[in-house]
Amino acid sequence: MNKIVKKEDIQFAVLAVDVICFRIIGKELYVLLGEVNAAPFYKNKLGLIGGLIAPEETADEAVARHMKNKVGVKKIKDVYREQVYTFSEVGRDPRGRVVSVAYLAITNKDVRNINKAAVKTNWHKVTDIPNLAYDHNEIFLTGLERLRAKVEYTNIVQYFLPAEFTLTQLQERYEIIVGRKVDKRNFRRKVLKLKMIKKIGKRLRGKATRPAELYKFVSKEIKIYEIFF
Amino acid sequence: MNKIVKKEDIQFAVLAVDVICFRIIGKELYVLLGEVNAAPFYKNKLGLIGGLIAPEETADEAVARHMKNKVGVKKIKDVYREQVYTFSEVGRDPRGRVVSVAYLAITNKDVRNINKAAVKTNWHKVTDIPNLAYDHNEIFLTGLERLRAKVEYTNIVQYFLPAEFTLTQLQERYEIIVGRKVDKRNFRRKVLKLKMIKKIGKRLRGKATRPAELYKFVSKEIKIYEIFF
DNA sequence: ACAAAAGTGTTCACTTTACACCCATGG
DNA sequence: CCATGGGTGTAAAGTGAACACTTTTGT
Repeated sequence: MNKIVKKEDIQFAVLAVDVICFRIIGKELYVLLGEVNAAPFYKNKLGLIGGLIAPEETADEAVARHMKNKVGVKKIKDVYREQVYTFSEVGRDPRGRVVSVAYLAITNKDVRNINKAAVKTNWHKVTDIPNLAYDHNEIFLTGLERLRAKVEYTNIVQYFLPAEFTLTQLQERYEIIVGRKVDKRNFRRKVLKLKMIKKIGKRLRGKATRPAELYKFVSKEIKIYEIFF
Repeated sequence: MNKIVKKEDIQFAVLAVDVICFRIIGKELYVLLGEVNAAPFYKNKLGLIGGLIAPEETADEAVARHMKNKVGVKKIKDVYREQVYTFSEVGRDPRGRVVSVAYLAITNKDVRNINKAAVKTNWHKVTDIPNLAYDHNEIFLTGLERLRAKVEYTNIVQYFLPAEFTLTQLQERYEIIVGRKVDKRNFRRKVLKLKMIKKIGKRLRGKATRPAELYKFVSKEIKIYEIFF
């Protein structure tokens, strides 16, 4: 009844992670892309940051490792990471069976290419993404969708901001991500009533304008808040 | 610079799927569990339904195949399925590295053990789950959490119901899943105003009571609805 | 006629939305 | 003193929550 199972019959796939890493620069949302070198299949193509999972690490650990090695992230704790979806289409990598666990990542630092990063990476506006290698356009969209959804009902937007920020900065980030303007007074009233953030009692001086109150997030953990608008 | 990479160095893991399959029987939510035979590690243990992913199939296809073969599901379209999370802890399976893609599934049929199913499976109340094999308690909880969340903001509850149902049946299912009673008038007003369901013009007769109007869901697709209560 | 479940409206409190002006500072 | 962005309140509409009685049927 039992067939003899050979190792190579069941260990046929390579495991990888792909990271959809977002950041806001100025007034726009950017995603981190890198050069893909997979000749002869992909030449001069861009793709998400990613890499293999090693035999003795979890997918989460693989994400942290590749963000350090390939992108040059120094403190991985500065980068928010969450698993999004696992892509297992048989032909998604032309070189062989690769199953990829996609992660959403967020940073407010320029993590590109510092610390002799091993791969050329750059920030690209999410409104202007070229054809990417593999199924990375699909993975990117899955990540963007998750980001937009979670900004509306959690405090995840905090990872786009420094620890201390003004209400205007917070609102700007929110608007950039969801892609729509909201009323200043209503926005402020809501985030304060939800106790998502609180005043720290310092103000941001230096501009030729009234100094803005600085705030911080009440919880560093991702929590449900029902922000909407 | 390039190390020689051997196949077995990167194809070290076995890929599997595990299915958290829910069903409502009477007034309670049940999950489908099966006997786990992985001596000497697990004996007389229960675990989620699952199995390996094959070299030429996606994770979704593996779920469909195992639900057919192991559980005896005839029409896989009757079973709602959605990917939940990928578990990649290094030691989660004592027999070796197994990475498992977990799926939430829902049915309103008794899919247990029909059609000479290959594995002994049974429905267990979610309030009374024993210690399961592997990390299946954690996977189960992840699935339950996803189910409860989605019942509150989508029309996913329809997969617990036949195509035609009464408002009382719908409300009962909703209450069982979220674990709390809601007001009958408010519930009815809301699902109707949301245009989630519509009257089909038939009534359910046969009981010594006023016959109930029958309804159907407007969309078979999972859609966002913001039900809450 | 009775038991059992179906069906139906209103009120009150709160939340959401829309909207415009004064304030504090640096140069 | 002026240009710039920061900060604030109110009214009207809509939504959420609480609550009890009448209707229709089968036996």
